[in-house]
Amino acid sequence: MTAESQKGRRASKDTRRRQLIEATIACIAKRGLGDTTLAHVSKTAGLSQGIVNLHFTNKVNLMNETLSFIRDEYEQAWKNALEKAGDNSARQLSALARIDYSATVADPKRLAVWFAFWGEVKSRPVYKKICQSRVTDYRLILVGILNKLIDNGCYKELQATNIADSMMSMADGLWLNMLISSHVLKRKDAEKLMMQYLAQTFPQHKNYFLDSHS
Amino acid sequence: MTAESQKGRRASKDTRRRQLIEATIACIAKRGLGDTTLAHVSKTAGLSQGIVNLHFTNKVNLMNETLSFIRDEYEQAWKNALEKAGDNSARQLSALARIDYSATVADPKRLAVWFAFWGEVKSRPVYKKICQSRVTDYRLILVGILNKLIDNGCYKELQATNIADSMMSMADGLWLNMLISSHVLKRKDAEKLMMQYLAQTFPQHKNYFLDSHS
Amino acid sequence: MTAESQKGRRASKDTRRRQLIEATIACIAKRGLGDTTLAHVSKTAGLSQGIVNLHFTNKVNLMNETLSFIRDEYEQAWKNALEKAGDNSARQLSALARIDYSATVADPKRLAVWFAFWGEVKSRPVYKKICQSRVTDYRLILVGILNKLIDNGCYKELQATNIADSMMSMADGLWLNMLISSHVLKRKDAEKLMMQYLAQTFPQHKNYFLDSHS
Amino acid sequence: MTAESQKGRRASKDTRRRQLIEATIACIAKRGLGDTTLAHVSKTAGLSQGIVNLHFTNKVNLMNETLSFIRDEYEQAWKNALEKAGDNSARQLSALARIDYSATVADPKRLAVWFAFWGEVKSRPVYKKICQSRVTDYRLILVGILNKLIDNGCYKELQATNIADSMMSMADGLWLNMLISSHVLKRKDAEKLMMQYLAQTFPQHKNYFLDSHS
DNA sequence: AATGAATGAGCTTTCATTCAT
DNA sequence: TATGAATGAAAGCTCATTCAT
Repeated sequence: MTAESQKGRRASKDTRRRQLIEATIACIAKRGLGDTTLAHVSKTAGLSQGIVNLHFTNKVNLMNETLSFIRDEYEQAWKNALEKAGDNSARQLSALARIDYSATVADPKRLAVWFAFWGEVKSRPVYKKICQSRVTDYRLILVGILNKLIDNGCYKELQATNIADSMMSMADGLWLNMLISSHVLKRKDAEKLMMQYLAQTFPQHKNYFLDSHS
Repeated sequence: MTAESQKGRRASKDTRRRQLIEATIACIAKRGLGDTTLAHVSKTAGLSQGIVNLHFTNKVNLMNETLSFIRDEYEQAWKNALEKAGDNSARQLSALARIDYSATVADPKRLAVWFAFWGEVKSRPVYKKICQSRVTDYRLILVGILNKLIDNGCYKELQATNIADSMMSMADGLWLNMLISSHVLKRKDAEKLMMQYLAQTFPQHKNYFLDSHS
Repeated sequence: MTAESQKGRRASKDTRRRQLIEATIACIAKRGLGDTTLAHVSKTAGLSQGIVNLHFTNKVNLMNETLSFIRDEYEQAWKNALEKAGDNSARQLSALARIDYSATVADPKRLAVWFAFWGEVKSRPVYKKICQSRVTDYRLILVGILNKLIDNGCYKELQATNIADSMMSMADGLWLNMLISSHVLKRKDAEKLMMQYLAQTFPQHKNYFLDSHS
Repeated sequence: MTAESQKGRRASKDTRRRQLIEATIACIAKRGLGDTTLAHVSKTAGLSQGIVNLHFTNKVNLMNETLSFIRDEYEQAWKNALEKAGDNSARQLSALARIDYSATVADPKRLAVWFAFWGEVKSRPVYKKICQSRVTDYRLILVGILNKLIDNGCYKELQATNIADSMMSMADGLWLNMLISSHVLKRKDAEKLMMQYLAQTFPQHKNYFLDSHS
């Protein structure tokens, strides 16, 4: 048995896990965390009853892995966006902020899943940890960019960490509004509000935020 | 033992309902929506198994009523705060914004309950409706205050509805941060960030937001 | 306190019991034995929750008393009918047979109750006993009448007990048909079938059974 | 252990359903409809708690299927008996009538189950329908046979439908007597009474009913 | 690796019964 | 005598998990 075939097998195993996690996301979005059963998940995945226990041992584990999965997905998204933004700090800030309202990140299903898990954070230390880990790297990078921007421009009175926390809070709150009032606040509206905040905070770089840099 | 005794075989219907709702809030905060059973609720209330069905018919109804209860509580809080603020728009804005970080409103248990229900909003139309109803009145009043402030001051370029949405989003996001990173972001910190946003948005009224008007 | 007032009190107590038994009959007819709860009974009687336990100690007792009540009612009915029939055996037989299809005895609610209890006879010795007691006297009297008729007429080959059992069986079966196919087999139809059986069995007394002696 | 093993983790769906229905019949006969719980049924079947819900979805469905099962069983029985009877109408009538007192049809458990369901007919439309369906075919066939017999013999004055209804009523009533007074009226006694009725109704074919054609 | 019948603990709900008023 | 809030045992049902195939 060659290394190749081994890899093929392992790949197929990963495919199953991925397939089940996607099914889990779909179920949570459709019926909420509390009403998502393993029967629903396996049926959605088009597989058999016991399949989740086979690949994830138990339900708790499946849920943890699902949360980790969307956290990783999110991280991938903003890191990609950042890479494409080049070296300019204002451009980086814009890219980082905008990614939260892109079709893939602000996908209704994803939002529903984030809030489903946030709803249990208080009572589930594991969820709390994973949710915290979502923002640690992000916040570090964001503060770094903000500091550069503050230094380059003449925003001596601003505090990078404060702005970072305000931005991140506003971003999460906009997601909540998109979830609860999806018919009123759409992705583009939310993005505009965020960009207005940045434009107001960094008036010298206004044009980076107000022009349509999709 | 008072006439409004919390225990024993006799109590007014409202007392019992209130008592059970408080127990429900405590349970949701402690173990999450999904792991809150009627046995937990009745035990927490110091009453018997069947008591919830007696007073709320079924679990679904208990949950709806619990959510409605904290929404009413929230409404009461900001309306009270507004009344005390007098006629000055900036003072009103400050009061309205600050109430979200008061000990009673930003009570950890209450926050946990809000997020627990928000987590199910996508899959439960009733929760969605109640959560939406929480902000309709609030937003109307807030926009009114903002418009007055914009007219009085020289903030011609500002749009009241945009600021209202940004404020409300930031507020919710700060709540999430207080929930997830309670050890880092405390009530006072969150309030400070919100006040900074207001000070930055309405620089002429800066002093209304930055001085400590607890 | 006079004997009179004592009697008044006792009478009122009996009224309550009667009222509750009637409510029980109505409930059993409406929802069956299995779905009849004490809450239904007391509500139907327009009284409070605990009233049945007050007057009948417990549910089992209420049911036994209800069954005994309709048995007594039935006994009263055929004894009255017999008394009115006079001394003629054929006339007595006719009266006895016809009473089963009178409006009061073959009342749909009563039929439903009889079958409800018969349905539990196998597993409830008390019901069995009461149901048996319904027919012991009846059968004795019936056999007596039949013997007289056999002696008077020239029915030497007939066996009174056999005819009694056949008659009683047919009567119960007609009740079942009236219960199950109430739209097809009405009281008068059932009565006609029974009378035909008697006319055929006692051809010399045909006219006692076929004329309309309502 | 055969392929159609009654126990163990694997058995065909039909085997399990049949096994559970038999257990249900046994429970109803033993404790009545009202006191038959799913725990009793599954325990009687030697299986686990949730097994009924797995195979019948819910209790109501199990009961409906159980009733349908004994109705089918009954139909099978009289159709078989009829087939064996050959072409002679009197012989057919005798066979059809006698089957009600055969060991398999007039099995005490079966009788108890019939009466248990009849007891709920008034309040359960589904039971009513199934119970009605038990006799529709039967009555048609019976009337057909009676008509032939009436034509062949000289029973011009008889009405086939009347006789059919009388026969069927008497049969059901005899079942009730066997249920309530099992120690007095045995299967053979009941059969004799029914045969006497037929002999009396069709005197020219007397010998078909009175001789012992088991 | 995958299936799905079977399990059984635990949930919501019902309801006969109790008891303070 | 009568009420009805409260109780708690027991019911039906769900569902994560197991395991023979």
